[in-house]
Amino acid sequence: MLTPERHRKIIEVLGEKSVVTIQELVEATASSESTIRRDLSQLQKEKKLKRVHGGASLTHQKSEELSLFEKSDRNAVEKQRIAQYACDLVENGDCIYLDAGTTTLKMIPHLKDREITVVTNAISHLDALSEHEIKTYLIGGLVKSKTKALVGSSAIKSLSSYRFDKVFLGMNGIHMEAGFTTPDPEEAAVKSLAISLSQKAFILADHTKFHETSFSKVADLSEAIIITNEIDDDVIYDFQDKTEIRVVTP
Amino acid sequence: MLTPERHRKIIEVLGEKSVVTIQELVEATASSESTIRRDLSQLQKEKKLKRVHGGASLTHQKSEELSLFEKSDRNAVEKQRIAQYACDLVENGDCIYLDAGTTTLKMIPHLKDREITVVTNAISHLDALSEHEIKTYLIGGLVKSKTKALVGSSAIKSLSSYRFDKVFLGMNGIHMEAGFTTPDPEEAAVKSLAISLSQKAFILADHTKFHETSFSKVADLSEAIIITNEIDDDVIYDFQDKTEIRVVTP
DNA sequence: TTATTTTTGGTTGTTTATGATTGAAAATTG
DNA sequence: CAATTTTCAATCATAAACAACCAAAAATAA
Repeated sequence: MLTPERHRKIIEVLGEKSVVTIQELVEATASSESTIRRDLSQLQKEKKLKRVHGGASLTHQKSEELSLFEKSDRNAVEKQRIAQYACDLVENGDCIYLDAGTTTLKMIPHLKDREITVVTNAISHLDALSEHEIKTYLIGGLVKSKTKALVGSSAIKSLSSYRFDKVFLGMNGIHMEAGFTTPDPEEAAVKSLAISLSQKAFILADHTKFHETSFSKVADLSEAIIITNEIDDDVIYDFQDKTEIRVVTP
Repeated sequence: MLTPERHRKIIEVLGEKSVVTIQELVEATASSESTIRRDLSQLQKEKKLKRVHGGASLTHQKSEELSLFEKSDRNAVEKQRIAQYACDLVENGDCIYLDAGTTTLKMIPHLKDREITVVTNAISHLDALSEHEIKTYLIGGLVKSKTKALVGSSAIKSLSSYRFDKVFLGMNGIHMEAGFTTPDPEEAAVKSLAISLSQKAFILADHTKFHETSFSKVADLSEAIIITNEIDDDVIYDFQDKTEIRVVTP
């Protein structure tokens, strides 16, 4: 295993778990303890992580590279399952909308060789989409430099000329009264419109998003179907009158 | 296997995998270890990749270079000058359209800290634009997977809701009778519309583009001002009744 | 054709990365 | 607190990867 490969792996594991022992890394990379120690020293010098006794932890002032890894793979396994399930819902001939977000990104590899058309507002999804030869329309709009998503009135206008069979959206908060919410009002407006343009809407959200509320309301619970991973029975009970929840079993 | 072919292959493999061992490249190209080592050294000098012990890894600013790999540096110096000149035409408060292409890409660093708004159809320009903190709107449309440009009827529709002070376009052919031409009809349609939506249109083209014609007509010579580098006097004389040519002096 | 340059693949000794070992330092336990 | 275990940095031998060199082959020029 080459050095940069190992370093990438270390950062990745760290992104999932926030803290990691040397032993775990030894197993994950199939290299020796000495090598891992050396790697950690170096990565620490590069400010990519902080060494702690017995392993390493995320540095809290996140360099942009780190934050990317960090976000992209927190709860990666759950998100992967959710994404897989969502893809099974897509049928040949469908026109679907893919929202920006890490979970929807994970859907793309599973969509290869399907006769579908994808519309998205996520510039970050384009590489994966073109790699898997999926016919893709990007909506227009203002480029939000931080998240590389398209927003604003021109995005709304651009989006509104499409109609979808299914839309798949990430979401930050799912709450009994507040409904679906997300931090950015502009992104919320885009999500909201996407839902109303589609026959069916699916919210991809791991269990951490329940009972949370964020700043901007996207839609009522009744407007979309939630796809999530393991979840308490009483949560299901609470929500079941308001919306449909599909739980992805491991 | 020829050298440029091998280099292309190496970059290609690297694009897929991010890291690659020398052994893998030896197999992929059916050449010897020595040759691969030489290739890697050279490609590293060209900043196309980073050598690591045992192989090579992507240089961190990969995306921009990768797709434009072959074209990227032909007549780079001339294009740089042309781009610089074009930027001097931009005034504070302008709304400008930047076409996809290597020359327009080189304009972006010079636009930093100007109070302007950029509209573009070039996904490949976005990284540079956001890096230099330029307010950017992307038009919508079908993603042309090869060039990562936005085309098609939805791109036309999306573009037509903007108006520009100035547009800057690359062009493949400039010809007395045929006017401005470019290979792809869909891209031609976008370019053509951009010109008609703007107060002033500028074509950025080095001297090799004169007297050439390509498949699709974009506009008549009279519809735009040409910015080019050194050029024969008689060419200027030939064209001067039809259009305005500004020659960038070294 | 022959002469010359460039490119290639193998060989050399040298450098680098790795994994094991050690005693020191830190954490954990009683 | 001391005793014990774990983790650590430093060192070392080894195996892998390396640059430098050379001769053969291929491409180019004369």
